[in-house]
Amino acid sequence: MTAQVTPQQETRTSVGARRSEATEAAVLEAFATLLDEVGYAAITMEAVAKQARAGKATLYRWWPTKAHIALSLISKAKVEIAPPAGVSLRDDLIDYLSRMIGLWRGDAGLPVGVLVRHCYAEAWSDPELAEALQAERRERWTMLNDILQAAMARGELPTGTDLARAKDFVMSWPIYLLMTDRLPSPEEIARMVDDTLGGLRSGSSRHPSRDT
Amino acid sequence: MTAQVTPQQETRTSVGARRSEATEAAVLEAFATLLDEVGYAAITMEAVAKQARAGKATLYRWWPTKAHIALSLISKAKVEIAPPAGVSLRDDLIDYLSRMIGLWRGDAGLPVGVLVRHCYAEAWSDPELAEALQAERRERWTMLNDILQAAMARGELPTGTDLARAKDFVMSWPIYLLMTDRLPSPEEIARMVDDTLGGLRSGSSRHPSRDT
Amino acid sequence: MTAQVTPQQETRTSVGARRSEATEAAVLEAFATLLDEVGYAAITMEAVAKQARAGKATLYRWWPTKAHIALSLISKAKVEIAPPAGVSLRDDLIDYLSRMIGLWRGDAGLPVGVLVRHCYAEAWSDPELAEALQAERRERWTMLNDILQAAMARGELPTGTDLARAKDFVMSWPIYLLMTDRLPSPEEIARMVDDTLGGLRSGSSRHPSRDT
Amino acid sequence: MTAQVTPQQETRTSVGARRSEATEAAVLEAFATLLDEVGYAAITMEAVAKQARAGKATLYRWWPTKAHIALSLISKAKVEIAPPAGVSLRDDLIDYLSRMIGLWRGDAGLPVGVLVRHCYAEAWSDPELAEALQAERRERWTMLNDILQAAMARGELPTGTDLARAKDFVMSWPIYLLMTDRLPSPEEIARMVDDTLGGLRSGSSRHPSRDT
DNA sequence: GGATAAACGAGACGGTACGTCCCGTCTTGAG
DNA sequence: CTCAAGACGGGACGTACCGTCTCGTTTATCC
Repeated sequence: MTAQVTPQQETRTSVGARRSEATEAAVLEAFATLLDEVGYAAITMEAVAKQARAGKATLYRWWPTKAHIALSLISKAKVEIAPPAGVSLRDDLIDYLSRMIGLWRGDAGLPVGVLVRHCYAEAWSDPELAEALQAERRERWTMLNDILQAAMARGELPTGTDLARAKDFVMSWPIYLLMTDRLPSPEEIARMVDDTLGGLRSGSSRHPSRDT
Repeated sequence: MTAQVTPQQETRTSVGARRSEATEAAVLEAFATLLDEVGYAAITMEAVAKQARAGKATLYRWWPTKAHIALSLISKAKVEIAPPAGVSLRDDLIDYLSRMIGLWRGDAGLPVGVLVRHCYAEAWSDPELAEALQAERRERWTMLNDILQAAMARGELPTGTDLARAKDFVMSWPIYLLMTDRLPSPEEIARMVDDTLGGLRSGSSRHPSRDT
Repeated sequence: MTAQVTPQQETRTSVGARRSEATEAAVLEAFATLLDEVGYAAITMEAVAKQARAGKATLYRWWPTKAHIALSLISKAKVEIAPPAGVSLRDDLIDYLSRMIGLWRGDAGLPVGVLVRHCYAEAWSDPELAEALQAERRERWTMLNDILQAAMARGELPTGTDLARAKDFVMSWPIYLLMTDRLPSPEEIARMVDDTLGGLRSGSSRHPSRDT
Repeated sequence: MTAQVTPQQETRTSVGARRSEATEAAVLEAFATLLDEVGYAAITMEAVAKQARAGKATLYRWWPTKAHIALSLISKAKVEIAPPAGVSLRDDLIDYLSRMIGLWRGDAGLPVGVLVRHCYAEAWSDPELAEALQAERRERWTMLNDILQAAMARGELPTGTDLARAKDFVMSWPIYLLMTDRLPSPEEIARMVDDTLGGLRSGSSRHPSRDT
């Protein structure tokens, strides 16, 4: 394949017995393009194949459903989150959640939150996907674990705090908002963290909020 | 409406130019049957029509998508939740959430939680459904509003607490658990309420929990 | 792809699967079976697909309407007509029309006449079918052209006779009878040819006939 | 509705409302309108009812299929044909066929030929319609019978000519042209009559004609 | 004048078939 | 051996009409 001018899409050729990385990249890019153009629900394997100039059989060989393609995109995107400063629990959580919610919102160019929630939904009827999703989640939340452990070491949290349970508690509100399509603004994130740290009785819930 | 009880397979006759309540009931029952037999994802409008002995056009006349049928079932099921005792905020919340989570789990015969989470998911790409779902949610959470308001009156919550925000905070963990397919047991509900009331720093997160 | 100077623009490096002849045969056979079992009007594309164990999309890929399937069957059936003897015009016409009417009646196992008349009817509102039907008719009547030309050469017809018009004249009575569901017996065919050759004033119309 | 033997209630003679002539007229007019707007094939009972502002049940009460409505329209239209002059067979036939073909073409405002040929087609699978159509045809061709009989009386046709057969012969070419959507112009009608009277060997087929 | 009953408009009903779309698999020929 | 292309059997989609029915109203006779 020499230089010829293919203005839109460069034709990829088969290389024989090896998996084509170019094809994988083309598929992920095609998925992202379609996500932007028609929305997750309207994406079909057929359209992804056509957009990526890939054969349908090739798609199915590497990804059993479109949710798995979405998960591949999520896995690629998660590296964008930077490590925390480690000063105070409140600051660390605000920083961590701000980055994650920014990623969800699409600050990195891809609305990862949309992919995440659809993966959750499809996992309800696909145990294999549920397992893959859990693995992804466990890996992604390693940093949250570090944050909480550091806070416990600094005495900001009682020793013996159940970290797994605390992680759930911290993530439950953001994920709830993701699921109800109301991702919070930066100020709302701060208040959310205050509520999480102090609980209902602390009084931080007195700020006005949008109605549900 | 006199006595006669023909409980099964009553032949519905064509009713003419007004909406047939018998058909509506047959459709909802058929949906519930199929939900039990094949699961939400595998339900098709075609199968619902067949199971209900109804025409597809009749289905589409009253429910634009299967999620709307699910929402009808949810609305019918919500009356099962009884009013709270009004003694203490903690008890009221535990009671309220226990009832709601029991309803979700299927204690009333129908796994309402499955319907709810799929409605959330389909609302992501269906604004009309999103609105209907929000109306349903607002109505269902009236009682939660009453609980919080009573607690505020009793002095258990700071005066001026943003109730809409507080409702979100209370519901976020249960809904997060619904979305991740891990509905809590009664004891877990109590601890969940303690965390919600006290926040992370209160120390109630020290109990062990399942890993995510 | 090395040689870039391909004058005929042969950039197709992948061709895809080819049309299945087995499926085409199965569809035509299914159509014939249903024609026999339920009649033309009651045939549906759905039933043809099911009978042929083919997908509906496959049917629509190759035949836009059921009339096109009928036309395919007609085209396959027409090869049954043998060439004429070439002795006298009257004998040739009787032979030709007898064969054609026999084909129409179903002597070859398939009631081609039923297919033909329905194709005519559907061509009234389908220009594309009308064109295909005309092409078929032109090809089928080649032999009639030969018969008339031979008769002209033998002096049985005036030189300069408009053959296209003569063909119409010869075929008009048989087709009229086909359209009114009264295909003639062999004896009636002979008298029909006599009328056609001699016209009303020749007196051959004096034989009794069925009422219309 | 006269006295029938009903043992219980002898004289219950309330007759209720009568058939509405306004409705019948509205239906026929609606059918003609739709014929002009969308063509015969696309006309549905539903659309006729709506266009006529009539209930579907009313339509079905008086006309079992749309072909029967078409037949009603044909019957109303046929009165337009005037009686023949009775001078010569050729002139009478030309006059008669010209009027009929003009009616078919739509000179009276309604393309009767379109209705006629669709009635023929639907009669292939509707014996009741076939019978009604034959009655209509018999009545309409009374005048053709008169023409032939007068010609026989004048000696233009051999005595003993089978009139029913002769009618078929005369009508076969016009109807064939109607069925192939090629209604003839006035000049073509004259040549058609000449062919019919003289037959193929008379030589009148030497004029050029459109190809089939 | 009141009762009665047929016919009416409107349109919901249980159905069937439509033609389209996509699924996941299989076939073909190129590289 | 893998690839792009795309035909295949299958099945659900949402729509359009079918012919039947019920609803409540409007006639038109008859008592």
